[in-house]
Amino acid sequence: MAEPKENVLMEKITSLCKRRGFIFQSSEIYGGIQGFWDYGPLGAELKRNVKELWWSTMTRMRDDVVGLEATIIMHPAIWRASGHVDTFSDPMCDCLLTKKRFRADQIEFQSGNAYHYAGAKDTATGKEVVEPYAVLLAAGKPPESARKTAAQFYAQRGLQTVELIGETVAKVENSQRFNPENGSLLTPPVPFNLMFKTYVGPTATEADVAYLRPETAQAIFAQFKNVHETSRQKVPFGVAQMGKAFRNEVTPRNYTFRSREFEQMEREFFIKPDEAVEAVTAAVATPAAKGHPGEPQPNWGWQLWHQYWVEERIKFYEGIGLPRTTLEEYWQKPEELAHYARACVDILFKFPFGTQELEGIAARSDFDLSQHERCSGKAMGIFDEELRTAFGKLPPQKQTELKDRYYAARLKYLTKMGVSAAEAGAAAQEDADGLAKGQYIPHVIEPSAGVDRLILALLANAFTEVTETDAKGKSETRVVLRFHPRVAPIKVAVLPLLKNKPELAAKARAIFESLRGHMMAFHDEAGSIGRRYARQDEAGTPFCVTVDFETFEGIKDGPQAGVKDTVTIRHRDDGKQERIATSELLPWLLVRVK
RNA sequence: GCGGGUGUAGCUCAAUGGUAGAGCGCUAGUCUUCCAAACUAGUUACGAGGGUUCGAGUCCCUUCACCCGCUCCA
Repeated sequence: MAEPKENVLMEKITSLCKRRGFIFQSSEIYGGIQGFWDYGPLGAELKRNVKELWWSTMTRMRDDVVGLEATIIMHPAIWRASGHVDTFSDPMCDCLLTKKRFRADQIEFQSGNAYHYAGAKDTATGKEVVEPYAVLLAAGKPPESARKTAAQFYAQRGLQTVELIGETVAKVENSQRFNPENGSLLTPPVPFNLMFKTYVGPTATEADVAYLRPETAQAIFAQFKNVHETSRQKVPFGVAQMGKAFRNEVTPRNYTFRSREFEQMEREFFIKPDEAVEAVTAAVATPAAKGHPGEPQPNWGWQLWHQYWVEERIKFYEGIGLPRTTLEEYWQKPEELAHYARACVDILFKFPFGTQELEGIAARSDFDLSQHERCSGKAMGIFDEELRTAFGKLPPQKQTELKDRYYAARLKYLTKMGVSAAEAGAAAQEDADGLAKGQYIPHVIEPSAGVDRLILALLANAFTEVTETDAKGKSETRVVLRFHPRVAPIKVAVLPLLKNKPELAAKARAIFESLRGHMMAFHDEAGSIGRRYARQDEAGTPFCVTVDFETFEGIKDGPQAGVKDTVTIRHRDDGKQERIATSELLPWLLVRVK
């Protein structure tokens, strides 16, 4: 639970973000709109850096991952196949007495006697309330307690001395219509579909309904065949995509953490089913220890690939300045997993408002491609020459064993999806025979991260207050955002020591111009030098370059005395300065910000 | 959506139903040889809409947003 102190910290971060132009409320001049946020100048740079680092790490720097940029609106059948149309809606009920909210499907089943009432009358004023109500009592409980609860209900509707009207009793078995805590009747389940609906084309009828994507991942599955055929990639390989996604959240909360429009960085990494790995390499490697398993090997099954990606993703977060101590891994328990998932790890960040998820890395079996194969009628499997050759060379009993295991897995999936026993059996047999011929539907490991929550994590992690007492004894607290140079919105600020000395100003301007093509640089000559440093600290700029008199007159003291054309570099986190030649400035900066 | 709380300048906070103010910030200028210096001038607000009242930042209603809880997830 969030302590008051932590709320104060969130308020400070929120206020800084607005003051410095990281994050603004969307549509603020019209009163704002719930669950939508804009990035200001510094926020836009920060976000761009984060996305570029992810894209570079997850695709460009890897031989085995390619990119995709799909549309936000796709064929609505995609969301039926993915399950979002059905399962993305959570029917909710409210307790009529206490207003507490329940997920309709998670209420425990109860049995007993339901006491129904048609309404109630105020014996003092004669006022009548006609509104049906009911209370469930466990068998054997005295009816008086039901009447007491009902009286409370009608009292809330403005009656003083309640006389209940039209009591009837009915036996109830396994009902989810009553509050397990007090027996009060609940409101009828109200469905919430979290997908934003829209209409494609001019007519806006039910037939034109489409949805804004609630995740970017499904496009990767839908385009799997095209990407596979055009990218010259072989399984195992991955497809990465970044982009906006939309969820009509019941309650957006915690600043930008849960927004209705947000951005995801998702990657589907397609791997062979374990049976295929075993056929080719004789045995599937088992995880030896916790931690990074090293370079990918041909004998890796889903477990090692999953572990590999968990570690790779944590390495990424560490590389952009989130220390491992600020992160947590949460391995979902078997009973928490979605029915198709074999494992799921959440990478959590310790936010000021609680430890919350940044990214989920799920081993999703072959569920998604199988679903799209079933629903679209298009084959999603791939052919693997190496597998066919290897399978043919296996001893017959090994062949049978692998086919049986693949058959069992396919049968389980098909049965779960409601395919009739006869059809499922035949289809699973076909799949098992296909495996022997080198065909299979790839399995997938899905690291799925939220950009906006990562931005928030970076801001929270970078936020530092420094209290300093000056020579006059006046103490002042200022904010330093200790961003990793790789993500910092402004990499370097170029400052003339004094504004009114033309040679300093011109030189600073020239240095700034020479840097801006390579990185986000900033030029500032207004105010005292200390004030400008402080401004940059608040923006999280890691380096300030200052042009001073020694730039022209030569270094005064020390081993380099007399050397000209140098500048000072001032470090954000400790205020220390070093002096380097202007000719070396660009390479010096580049190695630190890339 | 329900319950509780909060809305005054970019930020932090004032103003008994009677002329909306301060500090910081920001902009311009003077000055200034390294950590929010000084001086001068300027800048900007009652979340929105109704109502009560001679008069509303203040009282009432509606609405919007934010924070906390229920709920949910990237």
